[in-house]
Amino acid sequence: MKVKEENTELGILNAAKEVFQEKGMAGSRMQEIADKAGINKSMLHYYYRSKQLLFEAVFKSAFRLLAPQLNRILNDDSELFDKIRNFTNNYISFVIVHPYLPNFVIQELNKNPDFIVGMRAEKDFPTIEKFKIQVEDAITRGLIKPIEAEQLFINIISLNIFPFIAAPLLQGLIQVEEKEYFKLMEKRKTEVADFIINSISLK
Amino acid sequence: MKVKEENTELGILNAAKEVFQEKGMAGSRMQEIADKAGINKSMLHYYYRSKQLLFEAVFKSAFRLLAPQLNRILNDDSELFDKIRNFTNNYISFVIVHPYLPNFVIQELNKNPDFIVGMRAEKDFPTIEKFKIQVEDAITRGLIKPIEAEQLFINIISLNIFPFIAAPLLQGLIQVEEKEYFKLMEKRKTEVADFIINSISLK
DNA sequence: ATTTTTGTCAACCAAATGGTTAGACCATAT
DNA sequence: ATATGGTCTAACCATTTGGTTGACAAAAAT
Repeated sequence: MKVKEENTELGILNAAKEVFQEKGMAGSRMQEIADKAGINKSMLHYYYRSKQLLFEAVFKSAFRLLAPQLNRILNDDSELFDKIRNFTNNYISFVIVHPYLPNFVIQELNKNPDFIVGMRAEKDFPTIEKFKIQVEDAITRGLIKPIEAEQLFINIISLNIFPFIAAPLLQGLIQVEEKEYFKLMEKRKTEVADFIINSISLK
Repeated sequence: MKVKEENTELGILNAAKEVFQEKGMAGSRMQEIADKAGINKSMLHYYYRSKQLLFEAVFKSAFRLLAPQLNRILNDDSELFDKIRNFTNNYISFVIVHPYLPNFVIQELNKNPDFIVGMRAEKDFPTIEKFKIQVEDAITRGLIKPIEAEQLFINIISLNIFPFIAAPLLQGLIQVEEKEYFKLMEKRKTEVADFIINSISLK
């Protein structure tokens, strides 16, 4: 249970974010969201009609937060290597502030793949075109080895996002405590970029 | 709804696997599992007492299937580069047979990190020790650049597992249909290994 | 042959859950 | 003052859901 915010509608959305992102659509209870927002359960329906609509509001809001992160690689103007270093270095800060967000988006997209169709209409929806040109250009200029932009993108994203999504599994396998694992993640800020650049660099 | 198997207990477990792995603990219904197993709902409780216990049986069974995959990198005797190529090449076949399994294990471990403690007791639980020695040895022998075994392991796992877990998101971002995405995954069978080896190889 | 055990089901139950309703409160406009 | 419209709550409702019970038949044990 939390304190009521002055703006009820926003208070509900924030409470719903917390609950939905941590427990997913199926695992979340309207009552818990109401408690966390410090209001009566009826208010949820008053402002958002149904659990489904409240959930969609949270999902969209989450995706709008994640999209700029993806655009750092896909649509930033900086040079390829800088971009990789920059993204890798900054993504961890983002995850610390929103620990459940990337996983939330991925999970709910798995349970409802059509959501992405609705998202495509949004402005600033990340697309790969610009990145593709940049990669092809870097190959032509003899900067990097030939590689499909799609594969490079998947690699960058995988190396950055997965260690946070699978943290409990990886902690178990590597046999380190949370604190120690966090140190590994800190090191990755630079190591992952080096790993990628080492792999594709031609020099 | 499905046909009843001759062994009821196993039939229930198989039905439960399908439902739990696709919808998670919170999203699954006992009735749906019973229907899929072609039996009365009471049978679920007769054989497994409660939803929680049935779920744990499914989880353990899933983990026991995933563990040998992880041991392919961590505890196989082959040479490092072969091992990376081999794992990367074979993991996709595993995912095709068990599409929901890796994500299921990771998700439920996120919701209940203590599960991994219970798993550690199992024999053949994958640990990193042997792999660590192998990596350190390869570094000493001047085969690969210095890298922490933990980081290399995380990288290998990330590059292989994440593209399947985040398939709907990545399909949306890359703007390809399922079929085309599957082709990308096919190519990764060799490309990911090359990507990794390129990065760490000293020659 | 008869008792006991095991497997199975239809019917049932209590709690949880998403959603609704009727009315109270309160500020602002008339 | 009084009406109006937005905000909010307590109580309620119907359905879903995990779990239980009692009867009953097939199979094993005696």
